Amino acid sequence: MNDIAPPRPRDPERTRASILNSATREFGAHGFAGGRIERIAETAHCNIRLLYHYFGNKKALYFAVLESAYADLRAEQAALDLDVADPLGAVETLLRFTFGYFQQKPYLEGLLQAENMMRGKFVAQSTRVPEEAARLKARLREILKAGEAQGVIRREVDPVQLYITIAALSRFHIANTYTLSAMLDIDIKSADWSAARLEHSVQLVRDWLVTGAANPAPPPR
Amino acid sequence: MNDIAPPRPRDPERTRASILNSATREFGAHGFAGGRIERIAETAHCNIRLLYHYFGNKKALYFAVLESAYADLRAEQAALDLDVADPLGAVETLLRFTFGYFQQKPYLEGLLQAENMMRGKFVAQSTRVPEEAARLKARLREILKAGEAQGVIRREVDPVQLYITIAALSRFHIANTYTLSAMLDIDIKSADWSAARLEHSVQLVRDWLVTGAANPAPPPR
Amino acid sequence: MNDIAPPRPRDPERTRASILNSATREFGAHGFAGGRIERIAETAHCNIRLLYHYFGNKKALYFAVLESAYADLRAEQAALDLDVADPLGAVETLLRFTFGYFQQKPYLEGLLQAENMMRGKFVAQSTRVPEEAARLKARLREILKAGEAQGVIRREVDPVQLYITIAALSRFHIANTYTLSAMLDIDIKSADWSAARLEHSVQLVRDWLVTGAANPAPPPR
Amino acid sequence: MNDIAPPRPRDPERTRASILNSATREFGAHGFAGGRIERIAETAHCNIRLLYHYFGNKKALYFAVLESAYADLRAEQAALDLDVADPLGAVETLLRFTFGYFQQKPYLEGLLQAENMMRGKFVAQSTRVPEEAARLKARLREILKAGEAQGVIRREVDPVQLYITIAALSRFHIANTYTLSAMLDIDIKSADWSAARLEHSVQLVRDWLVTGAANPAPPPR
DNA sequence: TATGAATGAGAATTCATTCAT
DNA sequence: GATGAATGAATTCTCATTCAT
Repeated sequence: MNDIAPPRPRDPERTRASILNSATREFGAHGFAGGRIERIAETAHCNIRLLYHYFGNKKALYFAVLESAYADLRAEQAALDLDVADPLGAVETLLRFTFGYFQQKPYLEGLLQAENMMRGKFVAQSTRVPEEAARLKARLREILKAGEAQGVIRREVDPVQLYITIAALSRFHIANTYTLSAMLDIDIKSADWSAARLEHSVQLVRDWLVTGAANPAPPPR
Repeated sequence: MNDIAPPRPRDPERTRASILNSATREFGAHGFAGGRIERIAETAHCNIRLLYHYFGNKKALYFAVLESAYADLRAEQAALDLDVADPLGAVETLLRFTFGYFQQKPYLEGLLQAENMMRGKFVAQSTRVPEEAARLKARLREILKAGEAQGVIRREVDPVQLYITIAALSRFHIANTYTLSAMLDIDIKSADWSAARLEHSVQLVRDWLVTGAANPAPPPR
Repeated sequence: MNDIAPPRPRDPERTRASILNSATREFGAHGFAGGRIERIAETAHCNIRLLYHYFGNKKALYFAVLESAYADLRAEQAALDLDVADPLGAVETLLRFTFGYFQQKPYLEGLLQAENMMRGKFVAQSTRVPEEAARLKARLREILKAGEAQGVIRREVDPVQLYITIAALSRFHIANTYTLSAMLDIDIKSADWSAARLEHSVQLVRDWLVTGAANPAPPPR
Repeated sequence: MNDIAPPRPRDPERTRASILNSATREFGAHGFAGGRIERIAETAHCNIRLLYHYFGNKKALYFAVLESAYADLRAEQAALDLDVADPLGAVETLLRFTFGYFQQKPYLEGLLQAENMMRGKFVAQSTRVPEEAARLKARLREILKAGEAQGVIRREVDPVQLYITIAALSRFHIANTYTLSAMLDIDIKSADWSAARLEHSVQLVRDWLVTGAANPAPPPR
């Protein structure tokens, strides 16, 4: 569903996009060191040489991939309606979105792992990434404050801890699909298991946020 | 703290252990594809050739590394005193242990990521890994049942979800040290931040377990 | 005489042929295990890497060499005029051709020895080689039958035995050039010796074929 | 039948013999370059180091192997009863012996091929090999002369050609077992095929020797 | 813009051999 | 005499990258 059609000759835009797409999957699946330029070119149905023509070299291509992945995440996140008026709902929305986003694009988790394995070389250079994160952090803070004021969320919740927890609950099982599946004899990739995991995560976060709140909402249903 | 002294000549046991130790760090830090045989030999203060003498080839060495890493984790986990009489305490013990274990051996997280990037080739072959996981799963189930019976833990908690959540809270920030640090402007490696993260995780899990319990214990302190 | 000129740059066909030619000689002279990739590249005046570019790896190159050697032999053999009307002459033609062919391309014998040392890994996979042999066997059978009918060739000659004998007489001294030369104090490589050996072989085969024939031709001369 | 039992510890003679035996088979099967020291030690049930202790290095071991192989052949050949009184019978005896000897020890053919692939390095150094060959050549000459005198063998037969032909008929199919078997769809290793080949060879040589003799013996049976 | 040919640097691996006991 | 540990020198092979058209 996410595929980009093989480029028609002499359509530079499409060629570029196709390479980027292939590279995203390749680096996501095998990391930077394990990623193969040749495989990327093949998957993108283009000549290796062309890849160099557009992106210069392997690392630059990798950077372009990360740039574009972050940009996409950023755009979709910005489009979320995180309503301060409904703080618990807003947090749940963010969790459901994050969970779904990484489920839809499993290579993305691999990409972020690759970036960490490279000790964050790319993020360290980026200015937009921390900017955008700061914006989200601020938004979360507002939401938590509003919840606290309404008495529906406990006091003194650290938005950073909340954010990391949301990410952890959304992404950890994707990063560890194979080891967890083998160890625990479950099928993490199945829709059923995913759905159950999501509900567990939502419940976990809500129960924690609500515990000790001044004026907790009645439990759903 | 975990270092093994450079092998004195003619001490095969120590040589072997030293190679394994170096390899663990190398693969943990750079993954399988990024791991360099030469670097491992250097760090282990031994000849590249010796490494082949003991382990045969790169993949076999990698397998030996995983085997030994799992064995170590298994051994320490088995030594835990998870007391059914204190269900909430037992869960907290497991969480604190897991959190601490991965914090102490940061290369371990890298190793597990590498294994997932290789689509679980090793775990898929192992019989001991799933066996040991099944044992822990069963233990968790007992604990949860006891907690339910005592009225201190909510009903129908899935031990698998609990286990994955514990792992996620213990490990996600380690896997994502660099990206999270850069994005959120925090120092994940610092002892302070770690301690705060651990307390957050403990609270999160406990609040969720307790919510809706028949006869909840009074909050601590 | 069989050399292929060093490839001009950017002439892939010639480059490929040059590599194949060098490899033929190298494997013929040193066998598979003793054959050196580096030497092949040198002789072919090209980069080692290029050799991998065209042929993939050492074994694949070796297979390509055998394939081409057999193809060449096959082509020349097929061009022979083995006339059923003159059965004794036809057999002699085949013998003279085989003898000459292996004399002209001494590396070929080495190649076949290498293949036998590898227990016929290549031939076992080929379909064309046995097909072509079957064709030649059938042709020989016709010739022998015709000779029998004309009364110039003895009865019940097995074409397979005849074929192996022809090969043995044509090739054995080439395979054993060095040991025989040293032992018997002769110069097998000299044109004179070769010529004498050929005449001996022709006589041997003819005398045997004729012995006991119904209506033997008068001896030559 | 030719195996030497694994050496009991501290029986140097047996150890040496066992190594030599293993080496003979190894070099016979894989050539010099393809022969593996490690495999030899394994097969001989001894330590690699020991092999060096006894033989010095790979090439020296190879030379020892050839020396011993030639010595054995020489000894058995010398024991033959080549009776001048029955020239045709003597030639047949030599042929049958040679054929049988190489059939019994198939690795021997491989050894001689290896020696030729090394351009006869060993034979070139040996004095005993050509001496012994000269003796056999002289004997053959006597036999042929006697046959000529009796009128049962044609005139002017070159003993060297005869000797090479005998060797070729005895050994060629062994050197080329795999290629011939695959090409011609026969089982060269089977006892039946071998027997047939031997009879063919005997007939071939006799018919040729007899052709044109002054006073040929009546054909057998 | 596009491409097949060519290459240098480096990585894994093999193999015979020596060291130390 | 016997042995396991250790090593240097190739050798095959991989991979990103540049050349020439």
